[in-house]
Amino acid sequence: MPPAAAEPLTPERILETTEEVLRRFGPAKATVVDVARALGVSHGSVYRHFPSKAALREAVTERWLTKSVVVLEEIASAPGGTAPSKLESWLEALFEAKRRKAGADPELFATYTVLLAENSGVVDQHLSELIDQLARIIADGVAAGSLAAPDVPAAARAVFDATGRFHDPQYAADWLSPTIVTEFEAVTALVIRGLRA
Amino acid sequence: MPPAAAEPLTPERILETTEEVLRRFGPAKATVVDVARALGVSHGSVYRHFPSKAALREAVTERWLTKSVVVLEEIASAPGGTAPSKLESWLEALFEAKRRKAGADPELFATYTVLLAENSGVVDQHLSELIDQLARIIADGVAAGSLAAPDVPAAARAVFDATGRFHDPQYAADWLSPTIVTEFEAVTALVIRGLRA
DNA sequence: CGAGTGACAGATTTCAATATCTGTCACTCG
DNA sequence: CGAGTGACAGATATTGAAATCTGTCACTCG
Repeated sequence: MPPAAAEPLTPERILETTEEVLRRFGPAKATVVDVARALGVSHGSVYRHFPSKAALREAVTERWLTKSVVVLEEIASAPGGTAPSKLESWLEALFEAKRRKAGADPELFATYTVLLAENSGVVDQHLSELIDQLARIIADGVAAGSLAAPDVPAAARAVFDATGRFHDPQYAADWLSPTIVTEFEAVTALVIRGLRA
Repeated sequence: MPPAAAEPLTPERILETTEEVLRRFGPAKATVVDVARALGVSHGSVYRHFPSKAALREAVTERWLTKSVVVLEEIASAPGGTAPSKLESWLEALFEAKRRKAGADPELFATYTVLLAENSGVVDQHLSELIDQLARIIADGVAAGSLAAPDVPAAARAVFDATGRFHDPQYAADWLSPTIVTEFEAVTALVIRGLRA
């Protein structure tokens, strides 16, 4: 830890340090006292900004998920391209982002997997956003006549569910398999074919 | 335990008793000593028939999985019906069987979930069998002209992967949701539509 | 003989004591 | 005032000694 003394104690700074502590000690051993120590303050001060350890961990989780939505949002809202190819790009971007994170730093990924499991509320909201992006792509396709879906939100949900093996962190271990990309492509192709007009 | 004394000690009897002990004590507390006690023999005798505790638990797992394949096998091999409707029945039978088991006795289901996790080899073989049944249904459909699939085994695998949320025990908690059946139908419809000629 | 035994060594689990952590609050001090 | 403190009670986690379990094997006995 560099200086870190003169700065004012903001929620933002606490969140950054909490991430750092989680990264270093893992989800089981990271304590509020550790965070306070890393910040050079007493743990009572941390409780001025966050009502509980659970709330602090939830905020870290939310922050992390928010970052990961941005890239996908860009694909979903991009102007050109047909709906089927957009769908494919979006699903591939989701899969590749997860796979890269899981492969690059498995321990950190495991840490976040634990955080996700203990904050299902935040996760549910995040999943809604993702499914919403899918729904927008599908709705565009229906409007342009390239896709057919009697119930767009249900179709979006179905696409998301059907590709779960390639984005649900519970399957992270499978993402190391050499055949996983082939399997991803097969499922994606099947699903997109099922949506075509 | 009724008499249980005069009978000869067979692998079959050991497996039955192991199931019983697992049901009563759960996967964490069930010991080989417990099994031997329930059988009225010394634990050394159990080791005459199974080389290790792991092998014993694996055999129980295999036995359980074998039972669950039979029903589906019947659907897959039934003579009449079109491939798409057979596919739908098969997927529904798989889902409903799992859902019923998970709902009827959650603790026992959790016990088997633990056993499955520690015997991935046996599970992989079981999954291959299931995917094989799917492949046979799809191959029939392709032959009859009702389905289209350039690579039948890959398609079978894709169907299985896409419906994971409705058969993978990791999702058992979701099966209690009131919307799960609707979601299952949406994914099934999407997948079958994707396979239609 | 050969199915079954039970004592044994080393590995694993349990349990209770001890230490650490969470969350609160009356307090300090700029 | 009001951001930050640190001592405190109750909850949770850690630790190490004792108990139990796994797997082996020389032995018994029908």
